[in-house]
Amino acid sequence: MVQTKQSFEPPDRPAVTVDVVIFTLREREVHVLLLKRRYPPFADQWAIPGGFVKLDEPLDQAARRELEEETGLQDVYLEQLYTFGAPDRDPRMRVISVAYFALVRADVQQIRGSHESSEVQWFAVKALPQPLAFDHDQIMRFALDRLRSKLEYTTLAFQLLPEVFTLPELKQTYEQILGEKELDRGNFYRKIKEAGVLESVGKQRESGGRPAALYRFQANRRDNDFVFRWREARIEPRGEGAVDDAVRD
Amino acid sequence: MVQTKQSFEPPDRPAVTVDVVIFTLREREVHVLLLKRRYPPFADQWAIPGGFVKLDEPLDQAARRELEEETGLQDVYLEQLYTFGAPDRDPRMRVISVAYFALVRADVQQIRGSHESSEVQWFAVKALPQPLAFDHDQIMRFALDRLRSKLEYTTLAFQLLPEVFTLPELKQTYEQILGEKELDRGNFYRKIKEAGVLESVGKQRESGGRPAALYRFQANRRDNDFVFRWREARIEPRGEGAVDDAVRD
DNA sequence: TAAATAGTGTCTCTAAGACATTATGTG
DNA sequence: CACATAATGTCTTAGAGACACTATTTA
Repeated sequence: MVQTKQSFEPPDRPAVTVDVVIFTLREREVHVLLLKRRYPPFADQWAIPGGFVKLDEPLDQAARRELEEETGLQDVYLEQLYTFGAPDRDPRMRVISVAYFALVRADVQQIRGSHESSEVQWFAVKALPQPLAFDHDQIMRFALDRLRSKLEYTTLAFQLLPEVFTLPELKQTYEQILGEKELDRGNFYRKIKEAGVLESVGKQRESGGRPAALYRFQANRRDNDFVFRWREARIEPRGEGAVDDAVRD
Repeated sequence: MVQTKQSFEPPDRPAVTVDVVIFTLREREVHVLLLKRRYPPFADQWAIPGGFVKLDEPLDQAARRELEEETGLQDVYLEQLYTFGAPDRDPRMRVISVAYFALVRADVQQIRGSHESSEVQWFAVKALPQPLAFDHDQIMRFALDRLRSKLEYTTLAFQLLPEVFTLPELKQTYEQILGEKELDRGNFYRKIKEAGVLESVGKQRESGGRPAALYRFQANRRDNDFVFRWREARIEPRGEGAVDDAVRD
Protein backbone atom coordinates (compact mmCIF):
# COMPACT_ATOMS: atom_id res chain seq x y z
CA MET A 1 0.00 0.00 0.00
CA VAL A 2 0.84 3.64 -0.01
CA GLN A 3 2.48 5.17 -2.99
CA THR A 4 5.39 7.48 -2.80
CA LYS A 5 3.84 10.55 -4.38
CA GLN A 6 0.49 12.03 -3.43
CA SER A 7 -0.06 13.75 -0.15
CA PHE A 8 -1.09 10.97 2.15
CA GLU A 9 -4.71 11.78 2.67
CA PRO A 10 -7.21 9.40 1.21
CA PRO A 11 -10.28 11.25 -0.03
CA ASP A 12 -13.38 9.63 1.36
CA ARG A 13 -13.12 6.49 3.33
CA PRO A 14 -15.33 3.45 3.31
CA ALA A 15 -16.61 2.14 6.60
CA VAL A 16 -15.07 -1.12 7.74
CA THR A 17 -16.96 -3.78 9.62
CA VAL A 18 -16.28 -7.26 10.83
CA ASP A 19 -18.86 -10.01 10.38
CA VAL A 20 -18.59 -13.32 12.17
CA VAL A 21 -20.25 -16.53 11.12
CA ILE A 22 -20.54 -18.49 14.32
CA PHE A 23 -20.86 -22.24 13.99
CA THR A 24 -21.78 -24.68 16.67
CA LEU A 25 -23.25 -28.13 17.08
CA ARG A 26 -26.71 -28.44 18.60
CA GLU A 27 -28.58 -31.70 18.78
CA ARG A 28 -25.92 -33.18 16.59
CA GLU A 29 -26.56 -30.66 13.83
CA VAL A 30 -24.41 -27.79 12.67
CA HIS A 31 -25.97 -24.44 13.48
CA VAL A 32 -25.10 -20.79 12.91
CA LEU A 33 -26.07 -17.77 14.94
CA LEU A 34 -28.14 -15.07 13.26
CA LEU A 35 -29.67 -11.80 14.39
CA LYS A 36 -32.96 -10.43 13.23
CA ARG A 37 -32.76 -6.87 11.96
CA ARG A 38 -35.25 -4.44 13.37
CA TYR A 39 -34.81 -1.51 11.04
CA PRO A 40 -34.25 -0.97 7.34
CA PRO A 41 -32.50 -1.82 5.23
CA PHE A 42 -33.46 -5.46 5.28
CA ALA A 43 -35.76 -4.99 8.25
CA ASP A 44 -37.00 -8.27 9.70
CA GLN A 45 -34.44 -10.27 7.81
CA TRP A 46 -31.78 -12.34 9.46
CA ALA A 47 -28.17 -11.26 9.41
CA ILE A 48 -24.76 -12.44 10.44
CA PRO A 49 -23.56 -10.68 13.59
CA GLY A 50 -21.01 -7.96 13.08
CA GLY A 51 -20.08 -4.38 13.73
CA PHE A 52 -17.70 -1.57 13.03
CA VAL A 53 -14.01 -1.90 13.54
CA LYS A 54 -12.73 0.59 16.04
CA LEU A 55 -9.99 2.87 14.95
CA ASP A 56 -7.32 1.40 17.15
CA GLU A 57 -8.52 -2.17 17.19
CA PRO A 58 -6.95 -5.12 15.35
CA LEU A 59 -9.33 -6.92 13.03
CA ASP A 60 -9.14 -10.17 14.94
CA GLN A 61 -9.88 -8.38 18.13
CA ALA A 62 -12.90 -6.73 16.59
CA ALA A 63 -14.13 -10.16 15.55
CA ARG A 64 -13.56 -11.52 19.02
CA ARG A 65 -15.38 -8.58 20.51
CA GLU A 66 -18.40 -9.20 18.32
CA LEU A 67 -18.30 -12.85 19.18
CA GLU A 68 -18.16 -12.13 22.83
CA GLU A 69 -20.94 -9.57 22.67
CA GLU A 70 -23.25 -12.03 20.97
CA THR A 71 -22.39 -15.25 22.71
CA GLY A 72 -20.52 -14.29 25.84
CA LEU A 73 -17.79 -16.67 24.76
CA GLN A 74 -14.07 -16.25 24.67
CA ASP A 75 -11.32 -18.64 23.66
CA VAL A 76 -13.04 -19.73 20.55
CA TYR A 77 -11.54 -20.87 17.27
CA LEU A 78 -11.60 -17.89 14.94
CA GLU A 79 -10.34 -17.54 11.40
CA GLN A 80 -10.48 -14.79 8.86
CA LEU A 81 -12.57 -15.84 5.90
CA TYR A 82 -12.66 -13.25 3.16
CA THR A 83 -13.23 -9.56 2.68
CA PHE A 84 -16.36 -8.43 0.94
CA GLY A 85 -16.40 -5.00 -0.58
CA ALA A 86 -18.93 -4.61 -3.35
CA PRO A 87 -19.85 -0.92 -3.38
CA ASP A 88 -23.56 -1.55 -3.14
CA ARG A 89 -23.61 -4.25 -0.54
CA ASP A 90 -25.04 -1.82 1.96
CA PRO A 91 -27.47 0.64 0.40
CA ARG A 92 -26.69 3.33 2.96
CA MET A 93 -23.00 3.73 2.37
CA ARG A 94 -19.85 2.02 1.29
CA VAL A 95 -19.09 -0.69 3.78
CA ILE A 96 -16.23 -3.10 3.47
CA SER A 97 -16.69 -6.16 5.61
CA VAL A 98 -13.94 -8.45 6.78
CA ALA A 99 -15.68 -11.75 7.38
CA TYR A 100 -14.59 -14.29 9.96
CA PHE A 101 -15.90 -17.61 11.04
CA ALA A 102 -15.85 -19.06 14.51
CA LEU A 103 -16.27 -22.58 15.83
CA VAL A 104 -17.92 -22.86 19.22
CA ARG A 105 -17.79 -26.01 21.29
CA ALA A 106 -21.06 -27.81 21.63
CA ASP A 107 -20.99 -27.89 25.40
CA VAL A 108 -20.89 -24.16 25.99
CA GLN A 109 -23.50 -22.67 23.78
CA GLN A 110 -25.30 -20.53 26.28
CA ILE A 111 -26.28 -17.51 24.26
CA ARG A 112 -26.14 -14.42 26.33
CA GLY A 113 -29.28 -12.43 25.67
CA SER A 114 -27.82 -9.79 23.47
CA HIS A 115 -28.39 -6.30 24.69
CA GLU A 116 -28.36 -4.99 21.19
CA SER A 117 -30.86 -6.89 19.26
CA SER A 118 -34.04 -8.49 20.38
CA GLU A 119 -33.85 -11.65 18.39
CA VAL A 120 -30.85 -13.89 18.34
CA GLN A 121 -31.23 -17.42 17.19
CA TRP A 122 -29.37 -20.54 16.19
CA PHE A 123 -30.34 -21.97 12.81
CA ALA A 124 -29.42 -25.35 11.42
CA VAL A 125 -27.35 -24.73 8.33
CA LYS A 126 -29.68 -27.03 6.48
CA ALA A 127 -32.62 -24.81 7.30
CA LEU A 128 -31.38 -21.28 7.03
CA PRO A 129 -33.84 -18.48 6.54
CA GLN A 130 -33.61 -17.20 2.99
CA PRO A 131 -32.58 -14.73 1.93
CA LEU A 132 -30.34 -13.24 4.55
CA ALA A 133 -29.77 -9.50 4.79
CA PHE A 134 -27.15 -7.75 2.67
CA ASP A 135 -24.78 -10.16 0.91
CA HIS A 136 -24.84 -12.48 3.87
CA ASP A 137 -26.00 -15.43 1.83
CA GLN A 138 -22.75 -15.19 -0.05
CA ILE A 139 -20.72 -14.86 3.13
CA MET A 140 -22.50 -17.88 4.53
CA ARG A 141 -21.68 -19.93 1.46
CA PHE A 142 -18.06 -18.92 1.73
CA ALA A 143 -17.96 -19.93 5.36
CA LEU A 144 -19.52 -23.29 4.70
CA ASP A 145 -17.23 -23.98 1.78
CA ARG A 146 -14.19 -23.11 3.80
CA LEU A 147 -15.30 -25.22 6.70
CA ARG A 148 -15.94 -28.17 4.44
CA SER A 149 -12.70 -27.97 2.59
CA LYS A 150 -10.65 -27.58 5.75
CA LEU A 151 -12.34 -30.52 7.43
CA GLU A 152 -10.44 -32.71 5.06
CA TYR A 153 -6.99 -31.80 6.15
CA THR A 154 -7.29 -30.20 9.56
CA THR A 155 -8.67 -30.99 12.96
CA LEU A 156 -11.27 -28.24 12.81
CA ALA A 157 -14.08 -30.66 13.54
CA PHE A 158 -12.75 -31.16 17.05
CA GLN A 159 -13.37 -27.48 17.72
CA LEU A 160 -17.09 -28.06 17.38
CA LEU A 161 -17.34 -31.06 19.63
CA PRO A 162 -17.43 -31.00 23.40
CA GLU A 163 -14.19 -31.75 25.14
CA VAL A 164 -15.07 -35.38 25.52
CA PHE A 165 -16.80 -37.16 22.69
CA THR A 166 -17.25 -40.51 21.01
CA LEU A 167 -16.12 -41.64 17.61
CA PRO A 168 -19.68 -41.96 16.34
CA GLU A 169 -20.21 -38.34 17.34
CA LEU A 170 -17.09 -37.26 15.53
CA LYS A 171 -18.09 -39.20 12.47
CA GLN A 172 -21.53 -37.68 12.52
CA THR A 173 -20.03 -34.21 12.73
CA TYR A 174 -17.97 -34.85 9.66
CA GLU A 175 -20.98 -36.16 7.83
CA GLN A 176 -23.04 -33.19 8.86
CA ILE A 177 -20.59 -30.74 7.47
CA LEU A 178 -19.49 -32.62 4.41
CA GLY A 179 -23.00 -33.23 3.20
CA GLU A 180 -25.30 -36.14 3.29
CA LYS A 181 -23.05 -38.99 2.36
CA GLU A 182 -22.38 -41.48 5.09
CA LEU A 183 -18.75 -42.18 5.76
CA ASP A 184 -17.57 -45.72 6.20
CA ARG A 185 -17.22 -46.44 9.88
CA GLY A 186 -14.24 -48.72 9.55
CA ASN A 187 -12.25 -46.45 7.31
CA PHE A 188 -13.12 -43.40 9.36
CA TYR A 189 -12.07 -44.91 12.64
CA ARG A 190 -8.90 -46.24 11.11
CA LYS A 191 -7.85 -42.85 9.77
CA ILE A 192 -8.65 -40.98 12.91
CA LYS A 193 -6.85 -43.44 15.09
CA GLU A 194 -3.82 -43.58 12.82
CA ALA A 195 -3.61 -39.82 13.05
CA GLY A 196 -2.87 -40.30 16.72
CA VAL A 197 -4.71 -37.26 17.96
CA LEU A 198 -7.08 -39.06 20.28
CA GLU A 199 -6.65 -39.73 23.94
CA SER A 200 -8.91 -42.35 25.36
CA VAL A 201 -10.92 -41.36 28.43
CA GLY A 202 -11.80 -44.95 29.15
CA LYS A 203 -15.39 -44.32 30.12
CA GLN A 204 -18.44 -45.33 28.23
CA ARG A 205 -21.84 -43.90 27.56
CA GLU A 206 -25.28 -45.21 26.76
CA SER A 207 -26.71 -44.86 23.32
CA GLY A 208 -29.19 -47.61 22.65
CA GLY A 209 -26.76 -50.30 21.66
CA ARG A 210 -23.23 -50.95 22.69
CA PRO A 211 -21.76 -47.96 24.55
CA ALA A 212 -19.17 -45.94 22.69
CA ALA A 213 -15.76 -45.21 24.08
CA LEU A 214 -15.01 -41.64 25.05
CA TYR A 215 -12.08 -39.70 23.74
CA ARG A 216 -10.41 -36.38 24.20
CA PHE A 217 -8.65 -34.44 21.47
CA GLN A 218 -4.91 -34.39 21.96
CA ALA A 219 -4.18 -30.87 20.83
CA ASN A 220 -0.64 -31.00 22.10
CA ARG A 221 0.67 -33.54 19.66
CA ARG A 222 2.11 -30.99 17.29
CA ASP A 223 4.32 -33.53 15.63
CA ASN A 224 1.49 -34.92 13.59
CA ASP A 225 0.62 -33.62 10.20
CA PHE A 226 -3.10 -33.90 10.36
CA VAL A 227 -4.08 -35.06 6.95
CA PHE A 228 -7.46 -36.61 6.81
CA ARG A 229 -8.54 -37.06 3.29
CA TRP A 230 -11.61 -38.94 2.31
CA ARG A 231 -12.22 -39.47 -1.31
CA GLU A 232 -15.50 -41.02 -0.41
CA ALA A 233 -16.61 -37.71 1.00
CA ARG A 234 -15.17 -35.65 -1.81
CA ILE A 235 -16.92 -32.35 -2.11
CA GLU A 236 -18.12 -31.75 -5.59
CA PRO A 237 -17.18 -28.28 -6.80
CA ARG A 238 -20.08 -25.88 -6.57
CA GLY A 239 -21.56 -24.58 -9.75
CA GLU A 240 -20.13 -21.11 -9.74
CA GLY A 241 -16.54 -22.07 -9.15
CA ALA A 242 -14.26 -23.74 -6.71
CA VAL A 243 -14.03 -22.94 -3.07
CA ASP A 244 -11.09 -20.69 -3.06
CA ASP A 245 -10.59 -19.82 -6.65
CA ALA A 246 -10.26 -16.84 -8.83
CA VAL A 247 -11.81 -13.50 -8.31
CA ARG A 248 -14.84 -12.44 -6.43
CA ASP A 249 -16.10 -9.43 -4.63
CA MET B 1 -22.51 -6.37 9.91
CA VAL B 2 -24.61 -3.47 11.00
CA GLN B 3 -26.49 -3.70 14.22
CA THR B 4 -30.04 -2.68 14.62
CA LYS B 5 -29.57 0.01 17.23
CA GLN B 6 -27.08 2.82 17.06
CA SER B 7 -27.44 5.62 14.56
CA PHE B 8 -25.62 4.33 11.54
CA GLU B 9 -22.62 6.56 11.58
CA PRO B 10 -19.30 4.98 12.29
CA PRO B 11 -17.11 7.32 14.25
CA ASP B 12 -13.71 7.53 12.64
CA ARG B 13 -12.91 5.38 9.73
CA PRO B 14 -9.72 3.59 8.87
CA ALA B 15 -8.27 4.02 5.42
CA VAL B 16 -8.56 1.02 3.14
CA THR B 17 -5.94 0.06 0.61
CA VAL B 18 -5.34 -2.80 -1.75
CA ASP B 19 -1.90 -4.35 -2.08
CA VAL B 20 -1.03 -6.70 -4.90
CA VAL B 21 1.78 -9.21 -4.88
CA ILE B 22 2.57 -9.72 -8.55
CA PHE B 23 4.29 -12.95 -9.47
CA THR B 24 5.84 -13.83 -12.76
CA LEU B 25 8.47 -16.09 -14.22
CA ARG B 26 11.68 -14.56 -15.52
CA GLU B 27 14.62 -16.62 -16.67
CA ARG B 28 12.85 -19.64 -15.29
CA GLU B 29 12.71 -18.13 -11.82
CA VAL B 30 9.73 -16.85 -9.87
CA HIS B 31 9.85 -13.10 -9.41
CA VAL B 32 7.73 -10.46 -7.70
CA LEU B 33 7.35 -6.81 -8.52
CA LEU B 34 8.37 -4.26 -5.89
CA LEU B 35 8.49 -0.48 -5.74
CA LYS B 36 11.08 1.57 -3.98
CA ARG B 37 9.64 4.12 -1.60
CA ARG B 38 10.96 7.64 -1.94
CA TYR B 39 9.62 9.20 1.23
CA PRO B 40 9.15 8.22 4.83
CA PRO B 41 7.99 6.12 6.40
CA PHE B 42 10.25 3.36 5.18
CA ALA B 43 11.98 5.64 2.71
CA ASP B 44 14.27 3.77 0.32
CA GLN B 45 12.78 0.44 1.25
CA TRP B 46 10.99 -1.81 -1.17
CA ALA B 47 7.24 -2.24 -0.97
CA ILE B 48 4.48 -4.22 -2.59
CA PRO B 49 2.48 -2.08 -5.01
CA GLY B 50 -0.87 -0.86 -3.77
CA GLY B 51 -3.11 2.08 -3.24
CA PHE B 52 -6.32 3.39 -1.80
CA VAL B 53 -9.63 1.88 -2.64
CA LYS B 54 -11.93 4.40 -4.26
CA LEU B 55 -15.23 4.97 -2.62
CA ASP B 56 -17.31 3.43 -5.38
CA GLU B 57 -14.87 0.82 -6.51
CA PRO B 58 -15.08 -2.94 -5.89
CA LEU B 59 -12.04 -4.39 -4.16
CA ASP B 60 -11.14 -6.64 -7.05
CA GLN B 61 -11.33 -3.74 -9.39
CA ALA B 62 -9.05 -1.68 -7.19
CA ALA B 63 -6.57 -4.52 -7.29
CA ARG B 64 -6.82 -4.75 -11.06
CA ARG B 65 -6.35 -1.05 -11.34
CA GLU B 66 -3.17 -1.18 -9.29
CA LEU B 67 -1.96 -4.08 -11.33
CA GLU B 68 -2.62 -2.27 -14.54
CA GLU B 69 -1.00 0.92 -13.33
CA GLU B 70 2.16 -0.89 -12.43
CA THR B 71 2.45 -3.41 -15.20
CA GLY B 72 0.15 -2.24 -17.95
CA LEU B 73 -1.38 -5.69 -17.91
CA GLN B 74 -4.97 -6.77 -17.93
CA ASP B 75 -6.55 -10.21 -17.98
CA VAL B 76 -4.33 -11.53 -15.29
CA TYR B 77 -5.07 -14.17 -12.69
CA LEU B 78 -5.98 -12.36 -9.49
CA GLU B 79 -7.02 -13.72 -6.14
CA GLN B 80 -7.74 -12.13 -2.81
CA LEU B 81 -5.20 -13.25 -0.25
CA TYR B 82 -5.91 -11.91 3.20
CA THR B 83 -6.74 -8.67 4.93
CA PHE B 84 -4.14 -7.08 7.17
CA GLY B 85 -5.30 -4.63 9.75
CA ALA B 86 -2.93 -4.26 12.65
CA PRO B 87 -3.46 -0.74 13.99
CA ASP B 88 0.20 0.18 13.79
CA ARG B 89 1.08 -1.28 10.44
CA ASP B 90 1.33 2.22 9.02
CA PRO B 91 2.75 4.74 11.48
CA ARG B 92 0.84 7.63 9.93
CA MET B 93 -2.67 6.37 10.37
CA ARG B 94 -4.88 3.35 10.58
CA VAL B 95 -4.72 1.56 7.28
CA ILE B 96 -6.45 -1.70 6.56
CA SER B 97 -5.03 -3.44 3.57
CA VAL B 98 -6.77 -6.06 1.50
CA ALA B 99 -3.97 -8.05 -0.06
CA TYR B 100 -4.20 -9.80 -3.42
CA PHE B 101 -1.82 -11.80 -5.46
CA ALA B 102 -1.57 -11.92 -9.21
CA LEU B 103 0.04 -14.36 -11.61
CA VAL B 104 1.41 -12.84 -14.77
CA ARG B 105 2.31 -14.93 -17.79
CA ALA B 106 5.98 -15.14 -18.51
CA ASP B 107 5.66 -13.99 -22.08
CA VAL B 108 4.14 -10.61 -21.39
CA GLN B 109 6.13 -9.06 -18.62
CA GLN B 110 6.85 -5.71 -20.14
CA ILE B 111 6.77 -3.43 -17.15
CA ARG B 112 5.33 -0.11 -18.04
CA GLY B 113 7.52 2.60 -16.61
CA SER B 114 5.36 3.59 -13.73
CA HIS B 115 4.49 7.24 -13.61
CA GLU B 116 4.26 7.16 -9.90
CA SER B 117 7.41 5.80 -8.58
CA SER B 118 10.89 6.02 -9.95
CA GLU B 119 12.02 2.56 -9.17
CA VAL B 120 10.09 -0.52 -10.07
CA GLN B 121 11.84 -3.81 -10.17
CA TRP B 122 11.34 -7.54 -10.39
CA PHE B 123 13.02 -9.55 -7.66
CA ALA B 124 13.53 -13.27 -7.58
CA VAL B 125 11.61 -14.55 -4.58
CA LYS B 126 14.77 -16.27 -3.49
CA ALA B 127 16.58 -12.98 -3.31
CA LEU B 128 14.14 -10.49 -1.94
CA PRO B 129 15.40 -7.30 -0.36
CA GLN B 130 14.96 -7.47 3.39
CA PRO B 131 13.16 -6.08 5.16
CA LEU B 132 10.33 -4.78 3.05
CA ALA B 133 8.38 -1.69 4.06
CA PHE B 134 5.47 -1.87 6.48
CA ASP B 135 4.29 -5.44 7.15
CA HIS B 136 5.01 -6.42 3.60
CA ASP B 137 7.34 -9.21 4.59
CA GLN B 138 4.39 -10.85 6.22
CA ILE B 139 2.17 -10.27 3.21
CA MET B 140 4.84 -11.74 0.98
CA ARG B 141 5.07 -14.82 3.13
CA PHE B 142 1.33 -15.25 2.99
CA ALA B 143 1.36 -14.94 -0.76
CA LEU B 144 4.10 -17.48 -1.18
CA ASP B 145 2.45 -19.91 1.18
CA ARG B 146 -0.82 -19.62 -0.63
CA LEU B 147 0.80 -20.06 -3.98
CA ARG B 148 2.65 -23.12 -2.80
CA SER B 149 -0.29 -24.79 -1.22
CA LYS B 150 -2.55 -24.16 -4.17
CA LEU B 151 -0.03 -25.53 -6.63
CA GLU B 152 -0.79 -28.92 -5.24
CA TYR B 153 -4.40 -29.02 -6.20
CA THR B 154 -4.96 -26.41 -8.85
CA THR B 155 -3.65 -25.44 -12.22
CA LEU B 156 -2.26 -22.14 -10.99
CA ALA B 157 1.20 -22.93 -12.33
CA PHE B 158 -0.10 -22.68 -15.86
CA GLN B 159 -0.94 -19.04 -15.21
CA LEU B 160 2.72 -18.26 -14.85
CA LEU B 161 3.92 -20.02 -17.97
CA PRO B 162 3.70 -18.66 -21.47
CA GLU B 163 0.84 -19.93 -23.55
CA VAL B 164 2.98 -22.61 -25.09
CA PHE B 165 5.44 -24.46 -22.94
CA THR B 166 7.23 -27.75 -22.47
CA LEU B 167 6.85 -30.30 -19.74
CA PRO B 168 10.37 -29.67 -18.45
CA GLU B 169 9.46 -26.01 -18.11
CA LEU B 170 6.29 -26.85 -16.23
CA LYS B 171 8.17 -29.18 -13.96
CA GLN B 172 10.79 -26.56 -13.29
CA THR B 173 8.10 -24.04 -12.40
CA TYR B 174 6.65 -26.41 -9.85
CA GLU B 175 10.06 -27.03 -8.40
CA GLN B 176 10.78 -23.32 -8.23
CA ILE B 177 7.69 -22.61 -6.26
CA LEU B 178 7.61 -25.67 -4.07
CA GLY B 179 11.17 -25.29 -2.92
CA GLU B 180 14.38 -26.92 -3.85
CA LYS B 181 13.46 -30.55 -4.11
CA GLU B 182 13.54 -32.03 -7.55
CA LEU B 183 10.40 -33.77 -8.64
CA ASP B 184 10.61 -37.12 -10.33
CA ARG B 185 10.26 -36.61 -14.04
CA GLY B 186 8.38 -39.80 -14.71
CA ASN B 187 5.86 -39.35 -11.96
CA PHE B 188 5.37 -35.70 -12.77
CA TYR B 189 4.70 -36.28 -16.44
CA ARG B 190 2.37 -39.14 -15.63
CA LYS B 191 0.25 -37.06 -13.28
CA ILE B 192 0.04 -34.08 -15.56
CA LYS B 193 -0.88 -36.14 -18.56
CA GLU B 194 -3.45 -38.15 -16.66
CA ALA B 195 -5.06 -34.90 -15.59
CA GLY B 196 -5.85 -34.37 -19.24
CA VAL B 197 -5.36 -30.63 -19.26
CA LEU B 198 -2.67 -30.52 -21.90
CA GLU B 199 -3.11 -30.04 -25.59
CA SER B 200 -0.16 -30.97 -27.70
CA VAL B 201 1.09 -28.33 -30.09
CA GLY B 202 3.18 -30.87 -31.95
CA LYS B 203 6.17 -28.67 -32.45
CA GLN B 204 9.54 -29.05 -30.86
CA ARG B 205 12.22 -26.77 -29.58
CA GLU B 206 15.95 -26.85 -29.10
CA SER B 207 17.43 -27.19 -25.65
CA GLY B 208 20.77 -28.92 -25.87
CA GLY B 209 19.58 -32.47 -25.99
CA ARG B 210 16.46 -34.01 -27.35
CA PRO B 211 13.86 -31.35 -28.11
CA ALA B 212 10.88 -31.19 -25.81
CA ALA B 213 7.33 -31.35 -27.05
CA LEU B 214 5.25 -28.21 -26.78
CA TYR B 215 1.90 -28.06 -25.07
CA ARG B 216 -0.89 -25.65 -24.47
CA PHE B 217 -3.03 -25.54 -21.35
CA GLN B 218 -6.54 -26.72 -22.03
CA ALA B 219 -8.43 -24.32 -19.82
CA ASN B 220 -11.76 -25.33 -21.30
CA ARG B 221 -11.80 -28.83 -19.90
CA ARG B 222 -13.91 -27.87 -16.93
CA ASP B 223 -14.96 -31.44 -16.33
CA ASN B 224 -11.67 -32.36 -14.71
CA ASP B 225 -11.09 -32.11 -11.06
CA PHE B 226 -7.55 -30.91 -11.05
CA VAL B 227 -5.95 -32.60 -8.15
CA PHE B 228 -2.24 -32.81 -8.34
CA ARG B 229 -0.80 -34.00 -5.14
CA TRP B 230 2.80 -34.86 -4.66
CA ARG B 231 3.88 -36.30 -1.45
CA GLU B 232 7.43 -36.12 -2.62
CA ALA B 233 7.12 -32.37 -2.76
CA ARG B 234 5.30 -32.05 0.50
CA ILE B 235 5.71 -28.63 1.99
CA GLU B 236 6.83 -28.78 5.55
CA PRO B 237 4.69 -26.54 7.75
CA ARG B 238 6.39 -23.30 8.60
CA GLY B 239 7.43 -22.70 12.14
CA GLU B 240 4.85 -20.19 13.18
CA GLY B 241 1.84 -22.14 12.05
CA ALA B 242 0.14 -23.61 9.06
CA VAL B 243 -0.63 -21.70 5.93
CA ASP B 244 -4.19 -20.83 6.49
CA ASP B 245 -4.78 -21.55 10.09
CA ALA B 246 -6.03 -19.85 13.13
CA VAL B 247 -5.89 -16.22 13.88
CA ARG B 248 -3.56 -13.55 12.74
CA ASP B 249 -3.66 -9.87 12.05
C1' DT C 1 -32.12 -64.07 21.64
C1' DA C 2 -33.28 -60.24 18.79
C1' DA C 3 -32.30 -55.55 17.83
C1' DA C 4 -29.22 -51.80 17.93
C1' DT C 5 -25.12 -49.64 17.87
C1' DA C 6 -19.82 -49.87 18.47
C1' DG C 7 -15.64 -51.55 16.93
C1' DT C 8 -12.15 -54.55 14.19
C1' DG C 9 -10.38 -57.17 10.36
C1' DT C 10 -9.49 -58.18 5.57
C1' DC C 11 -9.41 -57.93 0.64
C1' DT C 12 -8.91 -55.22 -3.55
C1' DC C 13 -7.23 -51.80 -6.32
C1' DT C 14 -5.52 -47.25 -7.27
C1' DA C 15 -1.91 -44.41 -7.49
C1' DA C 16 2.38 -42.47 -5.51
C1' DG C 17 7.20 -43.08 -5.44
C1' DA C 18 11.62 -45.08 -6.99
C1' DC C 19 14.19 -46.12 -10.65
C1' DA C 20 15.48 -48.31 -15.13
C1' DT C 21 15.13 -48.00 -19.95
C1' DT C 22 14.39 -46.06 -24.34
C1' DA C 23 14.03 -41.97 -27.59
C1' DT C 24 15.77 -38.03 -30.17
C1' DG C 25 18.32 -34.33 -30.81
C1' DT C 26 23.63 -32.01 -31.27
C1' DG C 27 28.76 -31.81 -32.04
C1' DC D 1 29.81 -42.25 -31.51
C1' DA D 2 29.53 -39.68 -27.22
C1' DC D 3 26.76 -36.61 -24.83
C1' DA D 4 22.67 -34.28 -23.37
C1' DT D 5 18.14 -33.95 -22.39
C1' DA D 6 13.23 -35.83 -23.18
C1' DA D 7 9.98 -39.37 -22.55
C1' DT D 8 8.16 -43.87 -21.26
C1' DG D 9 7.84 -48.14 -18.70
C1' DT D 10 7.89 -51.18 -14.62
C1' DC D 11 8.03 -52.66 -9.90
C1' DT D 12 6.86 -51.93 -5.13
C1' DT D 13 4.17 -50.31 -1.60
C1' DA D 14 0.99 -47.30 1.15
C1' DG D 15 -3.40 -46.35 1.76
C1' DA D 16 -8.33 -45.52 0.33
C1' DG D 17 -12.55 -47.85 -0.21
C1' DA D 18 -15.80 -51.69 0.24
C1' DC D 19 -17.56 -54.80 3.13
C1' DA D 20 -17.71 -58.73 6.35
C1' DC D 21 -17.34 -59.92 10.86
C1' DT D 22 -17.16 -59.49 15.98
C1' DA D 23 -18.41 -57.06 20.48
C1' DT D 24 -21.43 -55.14 23.95
C1' DT D 25 -25.27 -53.15 25.49
C1' DT D 26 -30.90 -52.99 26.17
C1' DA D 27 -35.56 -54.97 25.68
